[in-house]
Amino acid sequence: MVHNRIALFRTERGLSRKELADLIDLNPQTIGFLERGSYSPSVECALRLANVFNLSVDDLFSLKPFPALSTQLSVHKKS
Amino acid sequence: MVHNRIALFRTERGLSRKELADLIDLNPQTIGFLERGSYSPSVECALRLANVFNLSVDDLFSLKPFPALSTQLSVHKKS
DNA sequence: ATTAATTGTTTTGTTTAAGCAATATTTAAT
DNA sequence: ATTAAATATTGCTTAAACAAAACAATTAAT
Repeated sequence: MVHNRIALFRTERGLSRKELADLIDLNPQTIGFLERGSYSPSVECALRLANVFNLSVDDLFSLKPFPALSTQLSVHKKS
Repeated sequence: MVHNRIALFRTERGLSRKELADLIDLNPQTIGFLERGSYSPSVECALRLANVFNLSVDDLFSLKPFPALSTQLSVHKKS
């Protein structure tokens, strides 16, 4: 199983699935399936998604669950 | 079409397809198909491959062709 | 308040492509 | 030439991706 933060970054940017889908030439339904983890996209798909968010694929997809973003804010940082 | 440098990094490490396949629980034939670009792997596959090479997915896969590694050596670097 | 109209999400087929297993072919070494 | 190792091909199974339709939820307008 592969984890992702598509829904997080999509909503953060105020995009609907359709809007996001149009940006990267993908089906809005497919985005739905991805967001609820029904399947793991092709790396091509993943690259297009990461591009549109200006992220690396590794920031968007992971084999291990992502920590909550709130724990990554400055008050929690070690260094 | 998605480009990758699997063959490059695999041979650089002196691994056969079978050896690489065993490391990440994948079919050697599948690696063959990936190396000659017959298809684009799932992002799960891509993450496992990147892990074994200690690379990011973006260093291993790209929507645009990769520049020859020889052009990235220090003598060519700008900064 | 009810109905329409619009927008967003989910479900259900169907098609296409990824991945596997087995086999064939090539390459390398003796 | 023969064997072994590496790579390529073929056929099949499963999962990704799409298209169409169903299902909310919101807003508009009467």
